[in-house]
Amino acid sequence: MTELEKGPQGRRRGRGARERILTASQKLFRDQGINGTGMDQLCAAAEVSKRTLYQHFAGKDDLITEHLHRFDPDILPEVFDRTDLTPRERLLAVFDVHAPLCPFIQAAVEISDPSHPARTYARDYKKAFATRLADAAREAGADNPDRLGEQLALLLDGAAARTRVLGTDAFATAAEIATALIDAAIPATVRD
Amino acid sequence: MTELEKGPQGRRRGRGARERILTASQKLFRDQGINGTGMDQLCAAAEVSKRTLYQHFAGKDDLITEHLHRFDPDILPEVFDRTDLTPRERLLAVFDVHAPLCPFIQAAVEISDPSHPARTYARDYKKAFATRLADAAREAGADNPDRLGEQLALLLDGAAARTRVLGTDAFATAAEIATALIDAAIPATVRD
DNA sequence: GCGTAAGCACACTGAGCGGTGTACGTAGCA
DNA sequence: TGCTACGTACACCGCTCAGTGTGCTTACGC
Repeated sequence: MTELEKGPQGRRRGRGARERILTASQKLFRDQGINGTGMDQLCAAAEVSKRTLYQHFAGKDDLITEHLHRFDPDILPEVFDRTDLTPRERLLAVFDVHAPLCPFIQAAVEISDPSHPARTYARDYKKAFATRLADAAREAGADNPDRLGEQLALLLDGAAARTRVLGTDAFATAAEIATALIDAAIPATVRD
Repeated sequence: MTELEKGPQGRRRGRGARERILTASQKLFRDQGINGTGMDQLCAAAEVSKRTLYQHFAGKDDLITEHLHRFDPDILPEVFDRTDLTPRERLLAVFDVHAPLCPFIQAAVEISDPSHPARTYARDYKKAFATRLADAAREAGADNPDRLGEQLALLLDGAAARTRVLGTDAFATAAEIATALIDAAIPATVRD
């Protein structure tokens, strides 16, 4: 029986376990929560044996942290590196690229220990994101770009939290406010 | 041994168990999370026997829901019923009365099942709160008060979420944006 | 072709969880 | 004084969880 890659129901999926684990954790952590997802269930979803999982990750805490690191390349550059948009459009485009529940907020709420590596990383990421927004705001010619960056970051977090609680998308409202703030912060003479 | 009310370390605190349980749950759920707080620990903190707890609450789910209900009288009227403030001031005063981590957002994140009573209640509460804000906005003479209410609600949720993640208060930033939105929505002629 | 590294299967442990059963103590009211 | 409602003490159950031990199988590089 040499057949590998048996597909969904048959076990024995073979190499690339780490990737499958992180992919599965993205879905499960989002849908069921971090604490609500057991390692057994995660192994089943990733079609990976438990032993393999613990050879790739020191423990669940480690997995959570790596899980968060994963959003790094996904979210940050996707918008900010787009050269086909004007700086102002770039600031607004961020509101279209959103996760239904921001994984960093989720981690911050689900993990009570503030010194947990995942909490630390979430904090650093959020700061870095606000800085990126501020850079884009500066590029767009906003006066007080740091303030605008912080404001837009708050709007994004608000939309994520509110979407979670209400069950309906709140990013449109956030984008509306963002537009008003951006237009107020960018002098008409600089606007492109 | 007739001594009741022995104090912190001695057991046997006597009547008023329900109240003590809910008070303890407010602190523990906030500090350690809902899932991170065990019933045994909660009983110890409330100085209540486990048996008593389960005579007051059908189970942890019930306790969580009652825990949320508790914020009803605390948060909702405190600001909206103040007659010493102008309608505009009332809208802004909401940003001063904030919990470090909004318990409704916390419940929505920690409980994955969207049909859980606590989730339902959290959703209803958030809607009611936005409606209250809209009413106040209407009273203040805002055009499109429903929109302003929703916007302010989003700002509050954003500040709560961001405060949790960053560990530093974000309500000042939210209030700043709120001021701008309010002043833009209320015609100068109506302003008091 | 063979060694090695990666992965698999599965049983298992110890701890903590939510929740219960039982018997006892005590305060307040009639 | 004696009944009743509220609270206590503590052992206990079944379950789930994170994590481990052991032995086997498979794919890939030399």
